[in-house]
Amino acid sequence: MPKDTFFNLPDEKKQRVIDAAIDEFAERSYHDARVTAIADQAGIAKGSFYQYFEDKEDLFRYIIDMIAEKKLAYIDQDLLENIEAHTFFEVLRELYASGIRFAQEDPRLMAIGMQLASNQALYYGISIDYMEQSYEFFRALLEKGMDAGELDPAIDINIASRLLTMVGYSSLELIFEDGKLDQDDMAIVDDIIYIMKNGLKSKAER
Amino acid sequence: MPKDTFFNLPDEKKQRVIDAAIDEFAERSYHDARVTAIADQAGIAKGSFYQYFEDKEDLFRYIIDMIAEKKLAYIDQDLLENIEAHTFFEVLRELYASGIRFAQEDPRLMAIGMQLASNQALYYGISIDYMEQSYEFFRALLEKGMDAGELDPAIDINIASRLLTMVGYSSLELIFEDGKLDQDDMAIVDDIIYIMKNGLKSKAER
Amino acid sequence: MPKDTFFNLPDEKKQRVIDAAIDEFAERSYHDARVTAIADQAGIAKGSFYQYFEDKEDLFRYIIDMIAEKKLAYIDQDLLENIEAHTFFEVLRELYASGIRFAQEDPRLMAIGMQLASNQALYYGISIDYMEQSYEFFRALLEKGMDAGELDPAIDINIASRLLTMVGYSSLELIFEDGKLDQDDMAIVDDIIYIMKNGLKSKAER
Amino acid sequence: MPKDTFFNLPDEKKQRVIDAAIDEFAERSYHDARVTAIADQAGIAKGSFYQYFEDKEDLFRYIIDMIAEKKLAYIDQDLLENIEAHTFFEVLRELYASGIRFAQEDPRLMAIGMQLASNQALYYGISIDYMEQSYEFFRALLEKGMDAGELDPAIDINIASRLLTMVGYSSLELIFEDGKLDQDDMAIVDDIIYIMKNGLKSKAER
DNA sequence: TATGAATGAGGATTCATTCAT
DNA sequence: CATGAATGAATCCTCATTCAT
Repeated sequence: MPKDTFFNLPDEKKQRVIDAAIDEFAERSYHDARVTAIADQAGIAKGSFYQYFEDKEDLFRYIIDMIAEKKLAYIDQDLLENIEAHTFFEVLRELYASGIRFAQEDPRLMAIGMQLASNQALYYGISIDYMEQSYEFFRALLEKGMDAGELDPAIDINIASRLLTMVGYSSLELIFEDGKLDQDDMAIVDDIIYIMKNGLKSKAER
Repeated sequence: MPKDTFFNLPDEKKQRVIDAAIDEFAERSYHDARVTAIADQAGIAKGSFYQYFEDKEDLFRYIIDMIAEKKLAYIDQDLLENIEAHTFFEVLRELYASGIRFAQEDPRLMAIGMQLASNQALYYGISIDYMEQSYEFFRALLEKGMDAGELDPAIDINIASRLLTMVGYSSLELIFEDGKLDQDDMAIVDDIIYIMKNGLKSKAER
Repeated sequence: MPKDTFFNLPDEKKQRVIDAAIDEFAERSYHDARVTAIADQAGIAKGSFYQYFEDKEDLFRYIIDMIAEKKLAYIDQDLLENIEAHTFFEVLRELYASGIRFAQEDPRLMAIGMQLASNQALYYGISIDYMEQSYEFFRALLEKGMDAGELDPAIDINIASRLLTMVGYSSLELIFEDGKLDQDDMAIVDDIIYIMKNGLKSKAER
Repeated sequence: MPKDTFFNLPDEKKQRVIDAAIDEFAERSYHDARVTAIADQAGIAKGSFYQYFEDKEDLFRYIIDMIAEKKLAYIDQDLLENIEAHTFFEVLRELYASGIRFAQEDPRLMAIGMQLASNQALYYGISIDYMEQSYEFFRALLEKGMDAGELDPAIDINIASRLLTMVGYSSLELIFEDGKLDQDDMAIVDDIIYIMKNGLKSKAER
């Protein structure tokens, strides 16, 4: 947790520090990121850094938290609040879509998230928490969908919740990889949703 | 490419170096991995390391190549050779299953592979190649499945090939995360395959 | 260019660093000189070195510049300012003499300069600049001497300017070689000047 | 002194080693030159190197000796043998000219010689010897010239002999610096001789 | 005699963190 | 609180030389 000194900072300065940190962590892995570079870019003294944060990890966790929070905010809040008014697949589409909007708005944040998502070994405990949250969310969603008769009851909800989490991340990677195309991104989501929805099997075989 | 001196080493010693490298790279990120630790654990002089490898990256690439090769070897070769004799989903199941067998055999290798899978920024060019190979493989498989009438022609093959690659990785992560359970791993794969196969939609809605 | 941290250092400490560097560079070639030895002798931490200088080369260039500047300072400034009031040979004598005074004052500086003078291959760009400056100076001096009718018009000024530069260096080497004799040094200069004088002066004046 | 094993080598192999050494020493300073590079380029095993030479310095001294010998050979032998049949300045011109022919034939050798000439500090003892030889030669020449009445008796022979040595080197540097022009090189020598001639010759002859 | 693997001392550089002002 | 100099552990890599085969 950042120290009070950090939270007492004028907003503008606080923002400078956050921005610098995001830039650095987006470009280099956690271990490779340099406190010096962050302090420099933020225009603060290296010593001040340690007046604001316990150490590098402290800042890193804070940034991760921020990202998680920001990502949540990208989800259509109306839909979230009236979640029962929507079908499972409507919600799923919005979740994936929000991920994409988020990534497009600030690709740096996604780059950091991506790093986390994979380097579990490295960030044990940090990333796990967020994953877990996502699982929970999907689990609840799946249960609701199942209760509503929208989903195949034979599906293992534990597995499916994890799969949906991963597929969500994968969509982001797909879009990121395709360069920075913004035009067809939602089309990609829809293609993925289509597959997840209808399965791969040909209609004839169903 | 490791130097000839490395390949000329007695197998036992060569193996010690490889093992030490795998241990180190599995535990720490590429940047964080220490040549010294590898040399020490392998029981060779630091100087010898550089007689065997150009530099740290040289060794890393070699290990990555080794992993890729080893992973391929885990796929049922009979099935690969008589690929036309099997349905799309049979092949898909074997592919995912082989990934799991591989990961179970030596989780360290998977940890390294995982690292690669995500740190695209860092390993541009290394990881991309392997991804691309996987895409190509799945693309061909999907085309064949489509021609055979097994798959929904409405599916976008480009997207699906990437999705299947990602889902394959995800399965591994799922299993890895669940600890080292070996008992139910194939059950997880089957659950995933089931979802991918039939989709999430309830039969009633089809 | 050394960093500000260096220039902000207390004079005493700054001097310790400079002295240590001069000692090391005078004793060993640039490549052979050790940052560690310099830091140790200066009584600073190895890390501090890099807070003061970009790298070893940065310090080296700084020292070279310092030497060049110091060498200039040894030339009689009155003479330089009223250069027209003196004959070509008076100026030449002062130039050579100043070189000698400089070398006597701190033979380490000369040793470093010498190194530069020859290892053109290594220090391309560093040394060339200083040579060029010297050429220019002598060229101007020769032109003035020629206009004044002091010099033989048959002399090739380009060649002569270079020759005088080299002979200047040679004088230094002569003196250096003779051990550290200070008594007869000016006599040596005069002997050399005597030879160069007859060689350069106009027939009319012979 | 190289070991007998070296001298017993087939000429072709011996030559390969010498060539490789010359290449390396011409390109890098003594300390920076790498035994490995020499062995590699010569196509011999690194271990063999130490079967031929005591150590790096042993080879270096040998190469230096070779260069000195070769340089001597470039001087017109007829002229050397009938030295009394020529004037001082004829001999001087030939000496400088031979230096240039030598440098043009194999600039690598000159590069190495140059290195020696200046880094006296570094190569104390090695270079001094050769210098001394040159002084002796010039001293004898000057004495003869003086006896013959060709030279100004007021000249200090010690100084002049050193000056002539240095000027000889300087000529080479001048030519080397001017790029690799071969056309006008002798013109440069003549320009220099012209200056030195007037400087040295007896008043009677002016 | 030839070989080339093995060695390890040594060197430059980076960076998180501390601390005195 | 802010500052930024000081520190030193840690890391990669080079290379002359030795030595067993």
